[in-house]
Amino acid sequence: MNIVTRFPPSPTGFLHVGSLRTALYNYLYARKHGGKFIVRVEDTDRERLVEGAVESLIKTLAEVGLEYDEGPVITAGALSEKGENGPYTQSLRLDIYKTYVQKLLEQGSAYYCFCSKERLTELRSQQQLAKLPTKYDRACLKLDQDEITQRIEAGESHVVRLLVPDGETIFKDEIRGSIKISNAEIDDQVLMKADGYPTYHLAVVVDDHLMGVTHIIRGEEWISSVPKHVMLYNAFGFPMPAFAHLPLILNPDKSKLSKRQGDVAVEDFLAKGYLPETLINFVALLGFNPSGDREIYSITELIESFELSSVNKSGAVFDTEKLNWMNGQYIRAMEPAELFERAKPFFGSAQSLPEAQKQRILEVEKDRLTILKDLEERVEMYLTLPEYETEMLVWKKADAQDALLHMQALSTLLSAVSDDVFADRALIEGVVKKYIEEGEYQNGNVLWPVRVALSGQKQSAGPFDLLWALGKEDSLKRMTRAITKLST
RNA sequence: GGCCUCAUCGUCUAACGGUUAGGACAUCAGGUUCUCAUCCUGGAAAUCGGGGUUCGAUUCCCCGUGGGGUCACCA
Repeated sequence: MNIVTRFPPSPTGFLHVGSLRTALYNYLYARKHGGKFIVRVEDTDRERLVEGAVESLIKTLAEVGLEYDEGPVITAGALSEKGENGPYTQSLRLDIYKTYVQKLLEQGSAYYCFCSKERLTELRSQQQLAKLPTKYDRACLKLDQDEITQRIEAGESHVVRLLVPDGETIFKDEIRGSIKISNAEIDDQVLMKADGYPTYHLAVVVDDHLMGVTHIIRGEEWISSVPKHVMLYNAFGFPMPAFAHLPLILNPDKSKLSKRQGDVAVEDFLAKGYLPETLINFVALLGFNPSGDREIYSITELIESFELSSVNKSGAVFDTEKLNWMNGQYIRAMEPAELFERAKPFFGSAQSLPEAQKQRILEVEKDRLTILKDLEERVEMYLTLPEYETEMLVWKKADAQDALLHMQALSTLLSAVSDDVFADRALIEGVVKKYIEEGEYQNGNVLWPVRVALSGQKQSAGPFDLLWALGKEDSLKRMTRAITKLST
C-alpha cells in the first residue's frame, strides 16, 4: 500500500507544539512505511492570514529536521513548491474546489443557502433558549431552481451547504476503534463560503483525495467533524482513508494547551535554546511510548518503533520540568564541537571573546545549563569580575590570614607557569593540587579562596575549570585583586 | 446542555487476565565535592467508585463519577 500522510497547518504565524507533534507523527508513520509526507498550507480563512507565516513555518520545520516530500519550499529566497500534486496552498486551488462543489450540487448532495448571518445568529439563540441542538433549519432547501438562479444572478450573497442524509455514520479510528454518530447530530455544514473560499471540511477532503493521502493523522479536536468528511468521501465516491486522532496536549490544568498558560510556539522554544532533538524527543513521548525503560530516543529510533496502535488515547500534560531535564541531557551528551556550533548565538555580551576561550567556557559551564540561553547569564563573570565582599574569600573553616597566605603563594607559583600549562585543564589542575599536597593543606583552605577570587561568586564552576577558561593573564589579575582586598 | 471521547504515582508512561503494579521527571534523604551544578545510591508516591464475567482482574463488560473535545461562512 502506498502510504501518504500530511500536515496541514493553518498560517497563524508560528508552529504550535501540538502541531509539531502532529507533524512528527505523520512524518514518523510515513518514514516507517516508506511513504510520502506532504505539507499543505490551509489558508482559506482570509481574515486570519499572517504575513510571512508560510516562510516561518518552512524554516521551523527545517530546523527541527522534519523533511517533507511535497509542499511549499523556499528556493533562492522565494516561495515555491515541490511535488507532483500541487498547488500545496489552498488559496491557489479555488477552481478545483468549485468544480467539486458543482458536482455535489448537481447530484443533490449540497444546496445553496442565502440566509444572512443575522438570521443564523438569531436562529441559534432561539434554539439555545429552547434547549434544542443548534442546527441550520434548512430554510433554503425549499427554494426552487428558478429563484436560486435569479438570486445568484442578482448578486445575492450565498454559501453552499452539505445536505446531511438520514441515518448514522460509522467510521474506524486507528487509535480509538469504531465510532458511531447519528447523522441527526450533524449540521448542514457550509462547504463554500460567501467569499468563494471553501471551508476546511470541503478543502481537506478534496485535497487529501487529490494528493493521494491514505492516512489522516491529526488532533483529537477533529474527531467530531469526521462524519462530515465521511459523507463527503461517500458523496464524491472517493476511497476512504484511514483516520487516526491524536490525544490532545494539555496545560497543567488539563485544558487544551494554550498560549495563555506558557510557551506553545516551537519558535520560542528554539529561541530559548531548547535543542531541536529535545523538542522532537519530548513531544514524541507525549502520547507514545517506544517501549523500554528509556527516555532518550533518536529520530531514527522513533521511526523504527512508531506504531499508530500504540499511541495513547488520553491527553498528556506538557511538563516543562521534564522538558528542561531532557534538554540538559542532550546538552551534556552532545559532542563539544557540535554543542559549540549550536551555542554560538547564545554568548551574549561575551560574543567578542576569542573562539578558543568561548569553547572552554562552554565546556566548563555546560553542566549548569538547562537551556542554551542560560549561557548569556553564565558568561558574564568571564567577561568582567563581579564586585564581591572581601569576606567571601574566606572559607568557612579558615580565616582571612590563611586565605591571603595561599593566594599569595599560588599567585607567585602560577605566574611562573607557562601559557601552555594553562591551556590544559589537567595540567593546571596538577599544579594546584601539587601545591596542596606538598603543603599538606586541606582542599577547602586553598580551593575556596581561589575559586571566589576567580569568579567573584559564592557559587560557580570549580577553580581548575576557571583557571583554564580564564587563562593565565586574567586569572593572575583576579588573584591580585583578591590579595589587595585581603591586605586592606 | 446534546453528542463524541478519555481515566495507572503530582506529571509523562510500562504492565496485550496471574508482577512485591516497573521506569522517567518532579520531590525527599544520603553519597561524591572547596561552593553550585553534574553524577551515584536510596525513600515516599498510583490502578476514580460500584457492580458483574472469571479460579484470578490495572487489564474484559455495564452503570456511575470526573476530565477533555466539539457543537461557526475558524482551522
